[in-house]
Amino acid sequence: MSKRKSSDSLENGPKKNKPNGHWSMGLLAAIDDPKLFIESDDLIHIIRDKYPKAKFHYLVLPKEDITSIKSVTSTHLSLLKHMEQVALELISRDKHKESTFKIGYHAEPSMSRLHLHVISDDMNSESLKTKKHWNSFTNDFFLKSEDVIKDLEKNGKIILPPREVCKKLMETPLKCHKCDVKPKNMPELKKHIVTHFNR
DNA sequence: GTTCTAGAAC
DNA sequence: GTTCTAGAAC
Repeated sequence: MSKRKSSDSLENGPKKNKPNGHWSMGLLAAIDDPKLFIESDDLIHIIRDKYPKAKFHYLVLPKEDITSIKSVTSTHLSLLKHMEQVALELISRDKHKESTFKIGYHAEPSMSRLHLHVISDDMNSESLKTKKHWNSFTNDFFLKSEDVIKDLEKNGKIILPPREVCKKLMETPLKCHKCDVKPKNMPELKKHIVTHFNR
């Protein structure tokens, strides 16, 4: 009998794949949206995140049909390095001179097609609304690109936190990413973080 | 991933 | 009474 198929088919269930119109396919549509598209090269696309969680929030996606970080293997190492280089070049541009950035992957992404988040660390955006939004960029749910690449080089695969750990990370009480303040809810957090970039 | 909204929290 | 969070969405 045949072995189990790829992790992709496990994620999507044994019976059906996600239809193209499903929300989890939204990034593929975003590439074709002139409002979001920025540029491409031979291997990747750069787009704006449709719901930016900071002043600047971009996504770098491979043209190759890689569903998510869960299906990345050593064979993709040079591609991941390229994606990181593209991200570094992007943040070096003049319009980003005043910002610092984080570059990385979500441990448990919701949207299909592997995507590298390139996000300024102000975290000041109307689209940032929930605890899950906050935690997904400010704790270990956010896997830094350099760490993912190191992992792949050292271990031959990416060590992803188990589902239960991801769940815990999402439920982590709110904490400022720049100091020890622990706001009691999202509105307070959003009021607090702006104090870090007033000068 | 977002939207909507019931009911918890205040 | 209003604000806020969290779970359903066929």
